[in-house]
Amino acid sequence: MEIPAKYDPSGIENKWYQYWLDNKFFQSVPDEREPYTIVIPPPNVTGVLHMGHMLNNTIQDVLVRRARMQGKNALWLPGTDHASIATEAKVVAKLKEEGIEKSSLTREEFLAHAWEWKDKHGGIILEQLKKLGASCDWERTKFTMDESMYGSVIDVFIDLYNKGLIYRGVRMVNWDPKALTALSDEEVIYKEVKSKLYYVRYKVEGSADEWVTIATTRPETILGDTAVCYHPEDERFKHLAGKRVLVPLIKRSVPMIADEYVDREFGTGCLKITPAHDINDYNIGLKHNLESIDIFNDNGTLNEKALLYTGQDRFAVRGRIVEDLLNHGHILKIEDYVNNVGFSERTDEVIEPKLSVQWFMKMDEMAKPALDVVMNDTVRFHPEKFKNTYRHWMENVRDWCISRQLWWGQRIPAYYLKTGEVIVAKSAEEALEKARILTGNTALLPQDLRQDEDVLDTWFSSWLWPISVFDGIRNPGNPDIKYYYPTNDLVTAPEILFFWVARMIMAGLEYQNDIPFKNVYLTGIVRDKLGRKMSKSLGNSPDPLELISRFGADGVRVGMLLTSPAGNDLPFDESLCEQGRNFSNKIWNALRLVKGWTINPALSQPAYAAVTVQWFESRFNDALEQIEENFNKYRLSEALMAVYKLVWDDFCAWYLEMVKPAYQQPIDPATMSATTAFFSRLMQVLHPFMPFITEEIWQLLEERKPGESIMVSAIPVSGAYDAAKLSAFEHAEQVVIGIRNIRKEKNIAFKDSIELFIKGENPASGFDEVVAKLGNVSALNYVDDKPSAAAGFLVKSTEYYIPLGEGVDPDAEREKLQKELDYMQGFLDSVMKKLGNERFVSNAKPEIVDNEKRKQADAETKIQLLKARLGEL
RNA sequence: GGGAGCAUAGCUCAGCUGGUUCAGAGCACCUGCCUUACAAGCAGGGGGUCACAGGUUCGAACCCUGUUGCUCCCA
Repeated sequence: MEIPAKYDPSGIENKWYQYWLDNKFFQSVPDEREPYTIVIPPPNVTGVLHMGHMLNNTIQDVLVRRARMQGKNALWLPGTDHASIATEAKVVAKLKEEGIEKSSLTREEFLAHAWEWKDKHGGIILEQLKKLGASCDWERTKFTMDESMYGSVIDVFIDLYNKGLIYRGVRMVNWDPKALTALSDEEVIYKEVKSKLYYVRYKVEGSADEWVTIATTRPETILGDTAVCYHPEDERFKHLAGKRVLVPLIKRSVPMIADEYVDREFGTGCLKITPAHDINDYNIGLKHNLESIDIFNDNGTLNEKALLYTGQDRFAVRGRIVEDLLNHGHILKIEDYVNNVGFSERTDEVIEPKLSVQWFMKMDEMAKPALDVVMNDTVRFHPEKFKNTYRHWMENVRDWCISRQLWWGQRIPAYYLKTGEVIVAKSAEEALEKARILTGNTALLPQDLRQDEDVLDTWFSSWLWPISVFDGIRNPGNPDIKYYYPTNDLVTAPEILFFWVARMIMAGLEYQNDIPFKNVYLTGIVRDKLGRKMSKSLGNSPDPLELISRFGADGVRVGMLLTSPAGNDLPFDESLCEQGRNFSNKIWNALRLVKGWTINPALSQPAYAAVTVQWFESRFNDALEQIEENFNKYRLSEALMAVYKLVWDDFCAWYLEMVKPAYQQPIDPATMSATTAFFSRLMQVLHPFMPFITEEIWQLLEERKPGESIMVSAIPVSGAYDAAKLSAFEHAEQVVIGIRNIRKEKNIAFKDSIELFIKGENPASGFDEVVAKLGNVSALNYVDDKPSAAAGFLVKSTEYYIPLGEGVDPDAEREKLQKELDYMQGFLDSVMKKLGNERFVSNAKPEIVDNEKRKQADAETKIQLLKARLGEL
C-alpha cells in the first residue's frame, strides 16, 4: 500500500463525517443503557462560528464521544436560540437596505420577513460545527421558536403568573433608545467615559440672592428635577430645611430634602434629584414621595414635559443647556471627570434609565434552592472557584425584567381590557372567555381585548432549554425527559453563569423538581496575543473554517485544548494548531512504519520484542489510569497531554524503535499483532480528541466490517500494571541515553557497534536485549572491574563502560566525574543537615525520616563510586 | 466603592494533606544530524531568588500577615 509521507486531512475528514452520519452513530433513542446527555448552549441563530464556539464545542464533543465509547447511550442535542434583539436588529437593517421601514410593516409582515431571514441565514453555525466533527444528534436539532419550544415558554409564563411569580410593574429599567427596548441588567456593559462634572447653582425660592450649588454629569436632566437633597447632618445645608429652590431656566419650584444617601464628600455635598432618570434618585423619590417627571421620549429625544428643547436629542441638548446655563450665570465650574456609563450590549447605545411598565419575574424564592444545590455540590462547577461568584450573585439577586419591546420572540400572552384589566391566557379565545367570566359581560368581543405588544427576553426561552428540548414542560414524564433528564455536563462560559446557568437551575428545580445538569464546565475566553477578547468587531479572530482547512479539524481541536484548563482564558496562537497538525503527522507516519512491515509467519518472537510488549502493556495501563483521573477531574488539557506523550514518546519514540525489525527484515506475527492491537487501542483513547485521523488509522490497521467504527467501539479501560517493570525500563532508558551521549561525545556513529561493560547490580537487566538493540551494542558484559581505556557513566549506582581504545580523554572524564561528585556531595550535605537536626528526627513522621536515611545511603554509595573512579584515572 | 481570584522557565500552565532528586510539562530557544516512518522529524542542551517583605515550622512554591501588580464579577 502506498501511503503519502504527509497526512492530508481534508478528504479524510469529510469521508468519515459522512460515514458516521450514514450509519446514524450520532443518533440516540432511549434504551436500557445508562444515558449520557449534553444539551448544547444554543448559539445565536444569526451567528457564525467564532473561536469561542470552537473551544466550547470541542470540549463538548470530547466529553460526548468518550461517554459514547464507554458504552453509554450518549446524546448531544444541538440547536440555536432566536436572539430577539440581535436578530430583530439584523432584519431591520436588512429591510432598511431594501428601503423598507419596520414602522411601515404590520407585526405579521415583519415576522414573515424575519422567518424568511432565519430560514435563509439561520443555522449556518450548525453546519460549521459539522466541520469540527461535532457528534450531535442532528435529528433532534431545536430552535427556541419552534412550536413546542414556543409553547413551553408561554405555558411557563402563564404558570408563573398564576403562581404570583410574574408581575407587571413600573420600574426603572435600562432603556436602549436605539433598539427601543428595555434591557436586563446583564445586557448593560459599563465603560469608563471621560466626561465633565458641572457645578450648577439653583436659586433659593423667595431669597434675593441665596443659591445652592449641586454637581452633575447630566445637566440635561435638570429639566426633570423634582428636589434637591443634602445630608441631614451636613451643617452647610441644615439652614435650608423646609425651603424650596428653583430649577434653573424653567424656574420650577422644588423642595430641599435631606437624606443619608448623599455622599458629603462628593461634588458640593448637594445632590439634584431626578426620579425619572436615575435609579438612586428614583429610590429617594419613592422615599420622599416626590413627583417623577419623565422628560425623554423612547428614542432619547426630549418631550414636552421638559418644557425646553422638545424633540431634540439628549446629547445635543446637553451642549445647548450648558450654553444656556452659562449665559444665565448658573454654571460656576466645569471639571473633567471620569465616570462609568452603561452601554447596550447589542447596540452600543448609552443606556437611559427609564421608568416604564414591564413584566418582571420574582427571583428571591427561586434563588434560594438554586443556590443550595450548587453550594452542596449537587451541581458541581469546574473549576470550583466559580461557586463563590455564583453565591454572591444569588444572594443579591434582583427581579428579572422579562419583557422586551420587540416583535421577534414569544409574544407575551397577556390581554388587556379597555378598562386596563389584565388577563393572562394561552390564546385570544381563551382570554376572551376568561374576560367574559371576569367582567360578567358575555357580550365582550375579540376586539375588546388587546394583546400585549411585547415579547419575552430570549433568556426566558433559554432557561427552559434542558427541559423544553425534551418537551418536558408541555408533556411532563414523556419517555425522553424521563430518560435524558437531568443531563450530565453543561459546557459554557462564565460570563453567562447568572443569566443562563443559574436560571436553568431554577427552572429545573421548579419544573422537574431536579437539577438540569450534574456538572458545569466553565471555559475561558479565547484571546488574541495581545490579550484582547477575540471578536468580530475587532477583527482579531481567525476564521475557524480556514484554520480547519489549514491544520485539519483534528489539529485545530488539539490546538484549542492543549493549553486550556477549565476556567482559564486561552491566549490563542496558530502555532497551537500547528502543534496539533504535527501530532497528526506523527501518528500518520507511525502508521506508515507499521504498515511497511512484512510478516514472516515462521518467525518466533525475539526476546527484545517480548519484553517490550510486556513493558508497553504496563505503560499503557499506567497512562490510562492518569488519563481517567484527569477526565474525572475535568482536566481535559492534562488528559490530552497524557495521551499525546503516551503516543509520541512512549509508543513512537520508544516502543516502535524497540520492536522495529532491522531494515528490510520481516517481523514475527506475535509482535506484529501486539503492535497493531496497541496502535488500535491508542487510537481509541485518542479518538475523543482527534476523531478523524483516529478513525482513518483504526480502519487501516485492520480489516473492519462495513458499519464498524472506532467511534462506537469500546474505549480501553485501565488495568493492572507491573510497577517494577516500569521502573526497570526507566533505568534502561537512562542506559540508552548514556550510550547515546558517549557516542555523541566520542563521535561514534550509530552504525559502528560498541561493547558495553556493566559493573554492579543492573536493575534493567531484563531489558538487556533492548539496550543492545537501541544502543547497537554487540555484547553486554557483566564485570567486577572497570575495563581500561573506557568511557563510563552512572545510572543510579550501576556503572556502565564503553571501551574506546585510545579515544579516552582522562581530563574530560575527570571533569565530568568531578562535576557529578560535587553535585552528590551537595545533595548529601543537605540530607545530613536534616538528619543532624534533632528536632527533625523527633518531629517528622517516621517514614519521612527513613526516606532521608535512604537518600543518605544512596548518596554515600554513589559518592564512593565516583571517588573510586576518579582515583583510577 | 463592594466582592472574588491570580502572580512558578521567553509563552501557556502542572505542582494533591507542608517532607522521595521538588523546582516540573508542552511549546519556544540553542547545538548537532536530510540515520531506511516522520525536517510537520531525530538526538542532545541551556533556562526559574516560585511577585516582594515579614511570620509560623525541624522543614514553605505550598500555611498566616502585609505590600505591589494583574484579571474578573457586582454597584
